[in-house]
Amino acid sequence: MTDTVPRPTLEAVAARAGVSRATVSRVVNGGDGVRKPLAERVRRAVEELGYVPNQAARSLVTKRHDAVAVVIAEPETRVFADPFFGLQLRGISKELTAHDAQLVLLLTEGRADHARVGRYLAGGHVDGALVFSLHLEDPLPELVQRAGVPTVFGGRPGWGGGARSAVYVDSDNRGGAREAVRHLVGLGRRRIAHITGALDQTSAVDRFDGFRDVMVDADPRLIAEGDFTPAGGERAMRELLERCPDLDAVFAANDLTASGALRVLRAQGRRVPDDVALIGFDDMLPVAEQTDPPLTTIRQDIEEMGRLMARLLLRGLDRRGGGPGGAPGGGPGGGPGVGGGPSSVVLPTTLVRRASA
Amino acid sequence: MTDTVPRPTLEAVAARAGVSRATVSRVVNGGDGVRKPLAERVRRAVEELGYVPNQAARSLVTKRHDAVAVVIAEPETRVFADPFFGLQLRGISKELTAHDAQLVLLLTEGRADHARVGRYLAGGHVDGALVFSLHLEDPLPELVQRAGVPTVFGGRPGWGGGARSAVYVDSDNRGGAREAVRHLVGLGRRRIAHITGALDQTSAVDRFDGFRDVMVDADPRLIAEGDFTPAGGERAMRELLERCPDLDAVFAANDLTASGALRVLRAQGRRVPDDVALIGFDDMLPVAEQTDPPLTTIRQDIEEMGRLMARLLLRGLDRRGGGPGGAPGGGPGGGPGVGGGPSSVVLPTTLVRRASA
DNA sequence: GTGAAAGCGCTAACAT
DNA sequence: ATGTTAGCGCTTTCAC
Repeated sequence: MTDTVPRPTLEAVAARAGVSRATVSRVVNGGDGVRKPLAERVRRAVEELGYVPNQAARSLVTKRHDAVAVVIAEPETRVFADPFFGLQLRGISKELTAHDAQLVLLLTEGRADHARVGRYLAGGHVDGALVFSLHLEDPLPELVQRAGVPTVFGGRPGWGGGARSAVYVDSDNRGGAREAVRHLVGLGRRRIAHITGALDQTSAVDRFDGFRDVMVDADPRLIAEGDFTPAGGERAMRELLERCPDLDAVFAANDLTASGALRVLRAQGRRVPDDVALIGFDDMLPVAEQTDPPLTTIRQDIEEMGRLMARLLLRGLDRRGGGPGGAPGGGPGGGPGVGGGPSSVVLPTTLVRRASA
Repeated sequence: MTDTVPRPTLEAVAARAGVSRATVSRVVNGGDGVRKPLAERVRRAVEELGYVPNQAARSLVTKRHDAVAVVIAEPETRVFADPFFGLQLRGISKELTAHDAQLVLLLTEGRADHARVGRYLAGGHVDGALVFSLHLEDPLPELVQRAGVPTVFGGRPGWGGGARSAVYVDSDNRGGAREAVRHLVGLGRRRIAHITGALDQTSAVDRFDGFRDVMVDADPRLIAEGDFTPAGGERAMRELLERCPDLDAVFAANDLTASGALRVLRAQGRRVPDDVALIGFDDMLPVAEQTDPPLTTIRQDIEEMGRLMARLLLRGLDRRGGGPGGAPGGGPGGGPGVGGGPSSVVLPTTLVRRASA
């Protein structure tokens, strides 16, 4: 792991331009307070030498890194089974790029990696962190807060840690679920079932809550627990059909679940949407568009979520300016929310009508 | 973007342990050449102070960064429409983590970002790069080689740049395609069609080649150009059916394409696999398992590809030891292959039989 | 407006 | 085996 070739230093550029290192530094960093012609000469020297600042040296003195960690904690294989994180990453990347910040990706496989992540974050390698921790009992939020790194969460974190005051960006899972169920109601359905997601994740809980908001006293037998997978959807659908053969609609916690449910419905001879209307969540294209019939579902703008997370974090970092901020003890935040900074954002969802409901 | 809290330095640890900075440094970096009791005292001090080495300071002198860039170049939205990159990232991440290296993710959206990536890589921020550049005319490979950064490519790069000698990891697209087609032949099919992928990508070309290896003088009307998307698959399938109503099998360049083709086949009343056998490529689970019938397809071990890419790169980095390596001019490599280092690897594929063929 | 000089925190010779 | 010392390349007072 070595550098390949001695690259030109500030010194070299200075020599070539016939100025001091300080002047070159000024030009390179915005160029204010340097007279036009001089600045021009410096810029030319930079160009000719192919000079690129050494970030390590710079960080050493500025204590900034222009880097943000993205922590994706998901022991399950599910993580990359869907395009979710990819889109999110893309949104994040776009925003960070626009601010000249690098994206350091930290993937964790179970608790074993938590210590490593904690050490890294506490090690001051990055200016902030974007953390995806979707499980209720995840120790990560607390760990991150202890590390004293400004953080924005992706998805409402569970309350396991000191996360109560955490800044997060989430889709309006509850509102979206309400819209889904209302849509079914509007279709004239009355025996509306719900297949939940994995209930140790806030998104599943929130969608379930949304369902109950509309179906205030739903028959408890119309609720079956799923796990966000097609297999879970199948299992739950079979249960439901057995318990309540008269059901006429299903709200599945996500599209994958819906696809599993759909298979069972068809296998049991129920026509969709004629006999049973089916609605999913996520608008995960490769699934929602490919099923037969295509899924009516609730769309969330994943990429925008990512972009927003990054924007929130960067804004928070900016406003803490030069002073030592942070809340190493996990005080009232540690997040960029400290001192009237940005607070959480919940993005709207939209109903996408296809053929299944 | 500031550090949050003044963290303890080597100096502080040294003071607390009553030794010199050098000794602490030795202990922190492996601890050889330090007597047990002393080392123990140092370790305790480190522990008590919660000391974490400042990577910037360390990089400044060692010129190592323990960081690897992962460049994903894909203007198309397709990138994250499938789990491909996610799995790859995961494999990479595991391997890098095992070597205490960080993963810096660089996503590019079209040519505009190329300059940025080139600057970053040339800037010596990372020890090496893993680059996904799947398009034939992509300028990225050449750019990377010019940057003089040791690089391993994901997927056989096009020959547009100085990439001819590049080290890469790829699936055996050609061999897999042969296996797919042979499977169809083994089923007794004779009028076997092929829907290609986007032919500006090496994977599509290689799969097409594999098809031709088996169907040596295939009726050219049995070939239709697709683009790796379901829509492309639909279009191509309609073409094929029109040109050759007698076809009895289709090898689609990937599962997404196959899913599109499948829809058209069903819409036109062809039973799968009875009338037309259909085989895909990738074994992209959310698609291959959800179609009706589920897709027979060719599986590639994506995660392993990622892991291998990282391993190859790290091995190459190790062997170049302390000396200035690299090939800034794009000499015989610039990749870790320099000097008898690792060379490219092509991973085997396997046939996964489901119901469609 | 520009230059000189002092470090940032660390490692790696070199002494001892 | 341990300590001393000289920078790594940069930013940033502080003089001029």
